[in-house]
Amino acid sequence: MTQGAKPKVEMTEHKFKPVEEQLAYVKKGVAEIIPEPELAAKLENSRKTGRPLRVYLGVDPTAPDLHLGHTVVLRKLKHFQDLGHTAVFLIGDFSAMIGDPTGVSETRPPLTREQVDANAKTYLEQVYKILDREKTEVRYNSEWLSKLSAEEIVRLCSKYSLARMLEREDFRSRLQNNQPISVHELLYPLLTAVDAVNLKSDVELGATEQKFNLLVHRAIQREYGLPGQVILTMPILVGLDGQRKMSKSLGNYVGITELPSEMYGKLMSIPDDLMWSYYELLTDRTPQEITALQRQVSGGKLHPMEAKMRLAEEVISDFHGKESARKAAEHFQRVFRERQAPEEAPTVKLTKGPAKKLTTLLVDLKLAPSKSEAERLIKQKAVEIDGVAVSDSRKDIDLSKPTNFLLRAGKKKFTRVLVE
RNA sequence: GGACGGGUGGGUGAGUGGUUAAAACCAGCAGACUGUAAAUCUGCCGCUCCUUGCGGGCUACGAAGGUUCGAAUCCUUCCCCGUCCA
Repeated sequence: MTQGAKPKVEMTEHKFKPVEEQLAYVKKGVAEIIPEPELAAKLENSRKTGRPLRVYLGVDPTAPDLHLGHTVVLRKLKHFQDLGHTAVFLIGDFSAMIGDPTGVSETRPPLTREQVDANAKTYLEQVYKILDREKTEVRYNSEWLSKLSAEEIVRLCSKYSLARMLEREDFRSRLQNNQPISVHELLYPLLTAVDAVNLKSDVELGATEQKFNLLVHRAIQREYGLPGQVILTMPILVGLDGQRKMSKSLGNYVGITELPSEMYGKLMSIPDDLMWSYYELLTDRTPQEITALQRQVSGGKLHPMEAKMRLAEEVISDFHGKESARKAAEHFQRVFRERQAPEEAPTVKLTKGPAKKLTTLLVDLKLAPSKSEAERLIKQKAVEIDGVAVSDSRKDIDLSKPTNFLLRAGKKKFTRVLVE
């Protein structure tokens, strides 16, 4: 970052693609760019000076696993990386302990340091499935936030007003509904603004629900004498239910570390209409390609299921490779469309022993959470042994001699049992 | 600090002494249907035991005590949340 690198200017003139081209690439799928002309100007300037833009994405490690919803914005960061800009992945190890109030209708218990550290660790590995490990600048916001003095915090707070803070939807609605708002929650956008100040970011990415926070960051940067970052928001990925946003707590998510066959099943279960937004936000297909596909389906030339299968395969390829994705497709075809037993079901080996109640066995094999639930499943004809439904909920399973059978509980759960 | 209102199952929310493991709705699960879904229909939806029965036991309505043959429901104390006043 030396400033006297004058000769370099001409050398790097072609390091970056033309601004128009970059803009087109970066704009795919975005919800909003605020303010858009400023982004063009920053790109222009970077091309002239050969200085890459600093683009950052902050994520609070609040859960141990990332899901497809997180990847929407990560993919966008990757796009900037592809164009030669600096991708900064910020782990909000400090801010996670405050808890982002965005979209939350009640105060959540803050995470402990231990939880945050453990989550941060698993996050990074997962993030590198998308970002280029070599080119990513990873930072932790505890680096500067844990050092803030009370004086600095007071100064920071003086830069923003309560009225403006209360503009945000989640605060207002909580206020209206007599729900508590803790004071530390007001601090969240201000403290994360310190990240933006420290990183001297040119662009910050986030989901649309982050708009408020990102705008505060921009405002605070300017209060601290910086140019003010451009904000680029991505749409929220709708979850598998087709209704609410994808989130772990709602259970309507696809985790990026899940097995290919599970991802496949989940992706196939989305409502047909939803697949277009998935195509847009989770694949590298161009808008033109997507519209073309859409036309083929609505014109009856392509079966919606077929289009969805392609989608599932493409998404899975990103995380597990083409080969695994293809296998997942075959597995799905076999198990769900032809209702056959899977080729490879997880196998559990048991040692010979006295006979066991089927209900107990189901619980032991984690095919049912409790014996009551197991009994229910049997009564509902959801349990099969080697393809034959069991109707007797008191059935004993003979484990005294070596056998081998396939146990099924419900549509999706299979386990092959080997007794030796 | 004071006055008032409130804390019920994964969620919303009814229930003010007993057929209440707790209405209703949502979510979830299973079966049927189907192209995977969605929609729809049917059933289930605390745990556990067995003799599988409108069966027995246990746990549960913020926490702890108490009254009572019996409490989510009454009393006491405590904790937590909100509103208004200061």
